[in-house]
Amino acid sequence: MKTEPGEIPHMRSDAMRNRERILEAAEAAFSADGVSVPIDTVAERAGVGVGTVYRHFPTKEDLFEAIVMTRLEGLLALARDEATAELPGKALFSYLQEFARQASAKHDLFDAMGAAGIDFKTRCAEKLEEMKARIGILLSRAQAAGSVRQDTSVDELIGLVVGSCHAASLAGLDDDACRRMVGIVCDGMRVPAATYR
Amino acid sequence: MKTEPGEIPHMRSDAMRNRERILEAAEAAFSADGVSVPIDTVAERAGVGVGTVYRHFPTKEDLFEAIVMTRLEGLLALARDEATAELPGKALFSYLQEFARQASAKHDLFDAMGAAGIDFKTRCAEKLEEMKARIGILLSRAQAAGSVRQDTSVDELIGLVVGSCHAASLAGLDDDACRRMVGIVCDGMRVPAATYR
DNA sequence: CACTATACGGAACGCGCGTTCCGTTTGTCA
DNA sequence: TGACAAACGGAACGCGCGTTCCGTATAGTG
Repeated sequence: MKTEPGEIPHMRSDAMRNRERILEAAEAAFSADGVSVPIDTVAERAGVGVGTVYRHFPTKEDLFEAIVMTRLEGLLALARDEATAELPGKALFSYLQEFARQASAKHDLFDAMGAAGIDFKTRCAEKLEEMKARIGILLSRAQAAGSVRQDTSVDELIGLVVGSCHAASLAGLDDDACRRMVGIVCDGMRVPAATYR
Repeated sequence: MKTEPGEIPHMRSDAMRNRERILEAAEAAFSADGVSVPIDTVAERAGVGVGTVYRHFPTKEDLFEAIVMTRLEGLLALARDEATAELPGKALFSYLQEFARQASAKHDLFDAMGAAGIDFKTRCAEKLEEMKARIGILLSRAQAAGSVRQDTSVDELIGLVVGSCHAASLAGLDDDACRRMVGIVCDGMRVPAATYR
């Protein structure tokens, strides 16, 4: 194909196919093992050479972004929905549960949330900020409704949920355990104070 | 020194001094940055060559062990003490708080507890098992006293505390936040069930 | 002081992994 | 079908880090 100047260049058919395959392979690999999977593995799963991966995604981080962005989008959409729920407390808690469910199924989410030491968040930063803001809204509403304690910040809440689920998956606990753990966090959020007995 | 056969060989004075220095440097480095610090860094901090480090500790894991073992010892001793406290609920909660305090100050503890993906636990395994057993006792006593919910396992409880603190330190939250987070977990443990409101 | 077992320092090696390079293949259009 | 830009594959490179090796220094002894 001769590309006329000013014309938008079209992607070759095999290129499109490979791009798709790479995304699928990366999705699967990142879900299963987190961001630490070597690019070689992704390439192999996609039935493609490493060079090809790097032509489509110049950096491992770019590939990671492509995968995680859609995940974050989904969670953001859900957060927006929950923000208008009638029962703010219930909204917050069921959102956290859904968040935990997705995070324990897709290991890369942990890495995105900064649970691993890796600094992949660089370009996901704004999405993460929005995420935090959205959860902040859910939290504030629940607090305003008197459903949860006032002395907790978004960062702490996120840390509780993400950290616990991360630990759970590392310890080999199942989704059910994960749900119970988040349930404990939610219950703890409800209590205003407490005295030992 | 001529070493007579059967006689226990004595360590040379400079060797002893270096061993001590290496332990101190490793202690500091591991506390600050976790197990991921390169051996070269430890060697440099100790004012010693890498070769020297490896003569004293044939493997990075050996060095890690030497540091973490003492930490675990301390926590185990505390767990044994708390096991005879009059108020089992209070005992469990204050133990968890102390645990969290130490873990957030000494990053290597996270790695030891398996919070990082690294499999350093190999030889710490038995200590960790004992740890789990000890916390299990505290939990059982608190449950028997009716102070905490019945539907939680030791693994889940440990995951909640360790995971949360790990996330907190990665997110740059301070010790106070960490303490509040563990407080939420403890409060959540007290609640038998809960209905949304 | 001389002598040697012991210990030391740090260059070098192996390996995993991200990334690059380049010779070869292939899709597309005339 | 011929020609060429586009895309491919995978060997090779660089780097970080754990580990090893060996020539040099030194503590301890007689």
